[in-house]
Amino acid sequence: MACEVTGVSRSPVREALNRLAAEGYLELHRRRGAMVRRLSATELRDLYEVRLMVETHAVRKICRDRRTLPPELLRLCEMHEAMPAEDLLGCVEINRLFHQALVAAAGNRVLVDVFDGLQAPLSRVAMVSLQQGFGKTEVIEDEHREMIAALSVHDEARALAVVERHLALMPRLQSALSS
Amino acid sequence: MACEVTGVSRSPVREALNRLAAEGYLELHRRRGAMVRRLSATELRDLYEVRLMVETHAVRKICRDRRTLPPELLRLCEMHEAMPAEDLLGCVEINRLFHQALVAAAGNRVLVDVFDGLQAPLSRVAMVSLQQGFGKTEVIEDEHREMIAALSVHDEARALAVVERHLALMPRLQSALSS
DNA sequence: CGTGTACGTCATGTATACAAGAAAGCGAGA
DNA sequence: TCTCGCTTTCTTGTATACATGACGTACACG
Repeated sequence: MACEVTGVSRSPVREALNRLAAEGYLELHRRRGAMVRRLSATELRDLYEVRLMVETHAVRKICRDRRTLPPELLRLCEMHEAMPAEDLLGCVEINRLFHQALVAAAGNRVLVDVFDGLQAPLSRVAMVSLQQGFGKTEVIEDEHREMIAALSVHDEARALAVVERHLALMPRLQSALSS
Repeated sequence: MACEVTGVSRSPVREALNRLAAEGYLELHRRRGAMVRRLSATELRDLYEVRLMVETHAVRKICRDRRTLPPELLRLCEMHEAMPAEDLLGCVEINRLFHQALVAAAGNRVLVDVFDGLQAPLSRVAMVSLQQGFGKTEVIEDEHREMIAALSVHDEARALAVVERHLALMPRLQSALSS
């Protein structure tokens, strides 16, 4: 059990495990302990479908309401540019922050919460995705730039195309994970 | 504190409070205790916007993929019909289950989870809504029937119209809550 | 030999004790 | 009188002890 390993007592371990499970990182099986959550192909597809729905909604709203983009988006792009391509963890994090900022730009707090809720189970997948070479970091950066360009002029169609293309690496991911 | 009132010790109270907060029923303020979560007009609007997005997505998917409706939907309508109009709690629950089954019919587990996550903060609002006479229970039942009718023949446009009409009582709700 | 029951062990939930940190109240000095 | 600092208390996190319930195993009986 985790208590013996960490030296910390059961109470905080319990709480931590519950929190991690609530955030979607772990699965708690009654009387079997905790396992890191494994995603089935179906769950993965569902997650990306919902994520596409969320980002689509955000992009639509930004364009419809003529929202001004927050400066973070551009700043994140520049950070991405300045980042060495080998820094996978850094790229994943920048990518996450970019999409989060994008959703946040829609001005709906609940939407951001929903989006954040999807991130936990997807976090490891993102690493695998990049490691496998899908969605190379330069490609991601380019798509982010194009997204900003489209949103800046409120070109909904183009922005939606970028979203779909960006998240379209899913099928490839699925086949990669099943191997 | 809650321990003295209930006679139960701090550990389970802590856990219960954390769970309720995670589910969106409570707000835990550091060193101030727990308060039942109050929704601002903005939060309410955001919640309904996301809910509309979710149900819209579900309806679209059901129609596009020519999904067969689960029998629960019809069964819930019949239960609603058999229910006395005074039973507000019952009506609210049936309504909730109907919409949940609707979202579930889209066949995306994550989407259902997201939808469920919206329910907790909205639960009290639903009561208030019905108490105030908006969305009379018969109207709700009629709209549910129309929804089923539209979905049965995969009439996306009509189903979407019902969704939007059904959730359009939001502005009225907002003004009612601010008073 | 198979099945049922009983016992033992482990997981889980709960209570209580302990420690540390923070906020508020009180007193003293300027 | 105002401010600064000290003390006290309360909240919160953590550790440990205790009780209960479940599961597995072993033994006995049919």
